[in-house]
Amino acid sequence: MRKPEDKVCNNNNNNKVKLRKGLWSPEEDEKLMKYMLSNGQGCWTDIARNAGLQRCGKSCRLRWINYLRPDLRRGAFSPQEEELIIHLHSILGNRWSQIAARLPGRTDNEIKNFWNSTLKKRMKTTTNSTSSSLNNSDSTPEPIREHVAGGGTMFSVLHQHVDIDIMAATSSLCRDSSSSSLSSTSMLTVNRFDPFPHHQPNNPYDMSGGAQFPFHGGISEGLYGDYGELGLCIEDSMIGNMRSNDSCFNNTDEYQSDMFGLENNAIHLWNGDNLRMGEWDFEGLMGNPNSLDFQVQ
DNA sequence: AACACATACAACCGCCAGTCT
DNA sequence: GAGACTGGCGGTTGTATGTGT
Repeated sequence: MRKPEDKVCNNNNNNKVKLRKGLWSPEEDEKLMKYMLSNGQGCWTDIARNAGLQRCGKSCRLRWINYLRPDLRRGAFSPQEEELIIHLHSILGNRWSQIAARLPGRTDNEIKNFWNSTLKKRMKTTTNSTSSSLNNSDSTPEPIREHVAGGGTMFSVLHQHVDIDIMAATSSLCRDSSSSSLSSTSMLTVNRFDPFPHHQPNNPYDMSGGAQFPFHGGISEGLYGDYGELGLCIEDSMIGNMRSNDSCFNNTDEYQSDMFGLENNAIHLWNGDNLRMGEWDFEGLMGNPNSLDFQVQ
């Protein structure tokens, strides 16, 4: 925090005005709050002047967004929020405003502070404790495989780390979803190599019966819909030559996300629009984890 | 009680992109 | 097209507060 300080600036009428800096007083807060509630948002320079504040517009904007806004949720972050922040940060990096947009009532500044002061240290501690046991310096993790029974057949579900292309895909979707004309119709296509010939009706990961997936909510609203997970599903008997594979799909409500990205080394699908899976070049993926070809239609 | 250190977080700074003149 | 202005963003600073010695 900074001590209040005055700075001489010109206002629009070329009059010298002392602009205050530093901590906001309760009186200043009240002035800004009253003005905003009765007049709404507009040009911040005008707001600062019309509200009778000796502050620059930028300072008023920050104070309103980070502190005075009525829809702000004050107080400590819940464990769910913490989890979501970590998850979103793994996808979006330091794009605090985008992370904040998915946490209703929270500001980018708040999340940034929370990350830098708390989560960063916690993650560091966790990483240190696990890295010693893993002893793995490779930045690209090995695919994680789990076994699932379905339709009387055992399947291996493969989760592969593909963060670079996920980021590209995510940013495409971000751009797309910010465009109101496209947000309701955009589709994600994942290229897939599909030699897996038979449909397994009881396999929760099997998507050969239909690749369409309805989503609820949308990122612009900051709502959290259902959860989709995309991995590779491989029949155990086919693992030997590593050529046979199928894309798999798991739709569960045990986890909530409106994002598309990584969690536990699996690909998570954006919940905002219908999603369609096309083809997935598995060999390419295995050879080069960064080669997944995502495109928004 | 006094001090040192750590933490939380409000606020500023500088940069960038978009818009206006 | 150039420059000024504005809003938005991420990085950083600096102080109030908490905690340990």
